[in-house]
Amino acid sequence: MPEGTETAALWDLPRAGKPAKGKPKAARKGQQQPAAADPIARIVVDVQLAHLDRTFDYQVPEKFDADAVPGARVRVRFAGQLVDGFLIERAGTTEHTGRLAFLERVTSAEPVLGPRLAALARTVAERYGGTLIDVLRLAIPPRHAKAEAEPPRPRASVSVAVGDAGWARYQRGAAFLEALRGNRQAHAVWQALPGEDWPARLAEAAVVVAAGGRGAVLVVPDQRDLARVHGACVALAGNDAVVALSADLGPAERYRRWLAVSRGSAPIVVGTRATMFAPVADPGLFVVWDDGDDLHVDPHMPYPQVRDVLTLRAHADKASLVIAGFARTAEAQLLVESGWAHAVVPSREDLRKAAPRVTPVGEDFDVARDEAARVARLPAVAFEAARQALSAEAPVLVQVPRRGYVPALACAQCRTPAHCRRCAGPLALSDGQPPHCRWCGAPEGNFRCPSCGSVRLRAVVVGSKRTAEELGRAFPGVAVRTSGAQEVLATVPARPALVVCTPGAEPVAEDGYGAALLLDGWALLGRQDLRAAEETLRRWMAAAALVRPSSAGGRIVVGADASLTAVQALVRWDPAWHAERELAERRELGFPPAVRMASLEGTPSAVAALLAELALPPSGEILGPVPLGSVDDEGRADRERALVRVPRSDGRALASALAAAQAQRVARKEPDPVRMQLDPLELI
DNA sequence: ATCGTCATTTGT
DNA sequence: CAAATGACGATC
Repeated sequence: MPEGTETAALWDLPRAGKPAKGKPKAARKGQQQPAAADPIARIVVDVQLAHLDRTFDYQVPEKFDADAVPGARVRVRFAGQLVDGFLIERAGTTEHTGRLAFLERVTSAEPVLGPRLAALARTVAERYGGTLIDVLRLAIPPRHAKAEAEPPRPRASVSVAVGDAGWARYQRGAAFLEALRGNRQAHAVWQALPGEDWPARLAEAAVVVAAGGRGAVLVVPDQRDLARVHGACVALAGNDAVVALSADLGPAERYRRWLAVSRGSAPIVVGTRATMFAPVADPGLFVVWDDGDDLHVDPHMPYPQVRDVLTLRAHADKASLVIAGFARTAEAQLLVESGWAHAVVPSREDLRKAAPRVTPVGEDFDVARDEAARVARLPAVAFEAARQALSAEAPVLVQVPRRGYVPALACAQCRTPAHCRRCAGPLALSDGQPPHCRWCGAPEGNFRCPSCGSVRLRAVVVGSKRTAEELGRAFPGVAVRTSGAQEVLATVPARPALVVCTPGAEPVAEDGYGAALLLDGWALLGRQDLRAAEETLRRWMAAAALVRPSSAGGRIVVGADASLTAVQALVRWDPAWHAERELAERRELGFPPAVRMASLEGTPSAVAALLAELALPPSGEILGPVPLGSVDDEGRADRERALVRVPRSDGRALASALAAAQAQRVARKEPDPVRMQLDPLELI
């Protein structure tokens, strides 16, 4: 027996019952040999602290030399604790002057954080003023050892010919598909025709790109859309070439599929928002369907938005991008107006053929004569449209508002939402005080409506809901189905039925709906939100696109005044026109996407401290802070919110200034966190 | 959490 | 004036 071993064993003996720490560690340390080549590993550590958002150098022990590859998950001792991390790169030298610790272990040699994903995560972190590790938590699913150990899926390729027919109905549609086929970069804002089989069109685009040897990433808002797009892709490309990713798969299956993408087994990836980071090999196409849907914003720090992230990726990877939907967001409009993207839109003639007929019904409608319909306060036109559709053996879609909208102030005469004169934020009423701005807090003593000149304000009362039962009574003997938060239906058969649903939960009807009653206009438009009009039109169009064309009797009855811009856009089916107006208005008022805004939320002292710390570019402007929630006698609240805005050209400067200010606060261990979000969807 | 640094207090 | 204590900040 070698003497050294004997000695060590005796030496360890008295400590056998205790955890192996202290002296034995020192002895082990002496035995650790660094790897011969590139003995340094740069590691991002998984800690929440913003000021530690950089790499730390460690030594790679000889025994981990083979496993310690870039992208591997590791475990390291960091400030006395064992923490997880990712190995970013191996290097020969270090800048660090102190002693370097060794890697504790390599959790997995699977290179889950490849150079492309690492660069993307860094870019996204910088875009939102967040940290790399926060983005990585969203981008890389938790490891599942068993799934990782399974033999990899065979590499699938796609070799199917796809025609241009489906896209030829759109201006620049065929050209767009040809560009994809020729592996040329193309950026499109696609407005789908009502009734369009849009999952099939998106699948065609993906398959064309995959057949050219590059990858495609398609992101949709929810499970139902995912199922449709996945089905369409599988139908064209076959099961092996397509991977569907979503958060509710369960850890093993989720990681298994994500690994299949990461290992390059399948060229086409479809999924919900986390899929925006899917590390598909050599990506040639990124697609987002219905980019205005708020599901496209990840609710975790730093709150990345799918359209924005895919735009960054398309840029970095020289890939094509499709921003698609029935409607158009102001952000998409900005990409069109700046020339970065082409609008791929139907001709007026095709639109006329495909769109249903839209009838607006304002406040002073004729209530249906029918007794039960009168009880439900159903307009006569709506009653008639539904009755006709039902007698044509078709289902009828009824869109009703969701509960819980925030009351807003609007002009008492024309219902235009009331805006602050100083910063154009929404006006609100809290008990006893004169109307004031929810953003900058400025009181509004003598309101005068810019549209009609009225000086009276009224609270828009929202939140009630017509029940399915009430409608059912108006149409005795007709089946009533509901689809909403509780249970979302994917499809309904081509039979007479009333399908009552909340926005976003509309089932697809087999042969299209005969009619749709959009009864939630007052609730949607009355919302105290910058995006109320855009959002309303988006939801209306999503529902109306499921209705048969007017030539087949399709009717829409929308419960809102015909003079409203959103209603006109629906009647004319012109979302581009609406987006143009919307963007122009936001330019005028200084709202995103014309500017870049950040919201800062926290205790009054924390928000004040962060603002004091903030090295804003000279163009920067601070609105507020204003109290959030309930206010005491002296106008103080537990939480406040401030908005910061800069011109778009200073967006990076804003994000980095915010990140720096946050990092300083965290480094000083200031207790109250400030929630920070860039270009938040809700600017209430 | 833990370690090192630096300033301050304490003991001679 | 050295040693002990404690606050603070970086964390490889």
